[in-house]
Amino acid sequence: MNIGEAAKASGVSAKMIRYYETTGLIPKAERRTSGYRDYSPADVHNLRFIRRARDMGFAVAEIQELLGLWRDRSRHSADVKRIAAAHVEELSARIAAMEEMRSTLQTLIGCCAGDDRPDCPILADLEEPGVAVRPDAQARLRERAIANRRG
Amino acid sequence: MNIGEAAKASGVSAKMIRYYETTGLIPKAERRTSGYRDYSPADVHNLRFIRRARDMGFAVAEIQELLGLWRDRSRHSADVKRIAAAHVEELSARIAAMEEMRSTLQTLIGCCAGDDRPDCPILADLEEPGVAVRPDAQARLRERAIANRRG
DNA sequence: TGTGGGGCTTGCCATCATGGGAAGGTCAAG
DNA sequence: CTTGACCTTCCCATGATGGCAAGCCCCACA
Repeated sequence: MNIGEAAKASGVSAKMIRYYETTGLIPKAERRTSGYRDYSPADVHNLRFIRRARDMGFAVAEIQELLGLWRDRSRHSADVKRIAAAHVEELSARIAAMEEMRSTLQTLIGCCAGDDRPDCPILADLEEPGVAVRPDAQARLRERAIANRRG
Repeated sequence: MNIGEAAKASGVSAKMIRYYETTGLIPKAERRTSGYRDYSPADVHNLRFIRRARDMGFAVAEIQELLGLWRDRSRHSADVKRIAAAHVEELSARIAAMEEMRSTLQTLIGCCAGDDRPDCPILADLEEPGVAVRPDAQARLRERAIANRRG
């Protein structure tokens, strides 16, 4: 199986397959006499695992751990669960950070006329945080931030 | 004012101040005879604007636009609002993607014993999506995904 | 058997924002 | 005058991915 076929079958681009090989995430592929890489169905199986883990946002280093556990038939599921839970924590942290940004911006957008005039609370807040937004808007902002944390 | 003082006063690291200069985001700083960069309070004001915009997740290219509008006293607030709204859209898309990852992972984690035994629905799902999770768990997954979209 | 088009190889560059470090010049306090 | 902290430039690294270029390989069709 050529690298292109393996790419199509696994959903991992040929470029990334080579990259994963150089970084040691996957073993070096067999070569045919032509120099072409040759992939088995088992290799594709591996690549699909990687693809799926990437889709869940795992970093390559974490996938390396997961692959190790996958291959280890005497693994403890607790180890897998720990990795997954840590990743969920990181996702949650990033989500919270972005929700805070979004919430701030939505408040500012709600205060901006969005017309031909130059007055703009968005720019005013960038210039001096908190001054441009009226107190009631700030209250809404705080409430929304709390709601986001609950959601 | 030295670059280090400007960094402390603005919250932008000296490294990043130099970087912003090379990329044209800020004008080239004045130099003293020694070659040291020299910053005015107005420069620090600029840098704080940039810092705040970065904190809201704007990319440097977007900040360039925002700075242009900030300086343009005949700007239309609609232009600022458009940029901010586009950024909110992008934040929302990224948040949704990560919430989906998190939701999937939380479902799998909820199905994993997390003990000494090797059986692990997390690995099983990475190996073959959807097979390891019982139908009721998949239903919970869908509901949670919908709830996330509402949140 | 020749040929053309598509696939493969390696290698280098770019992204985006940020940090690290080295080699060497400057400043200010003691 | 020395010393330590600060500044300068330049280069390198990150992480995952794509793009491009020069050159080789393979297969199908004429």
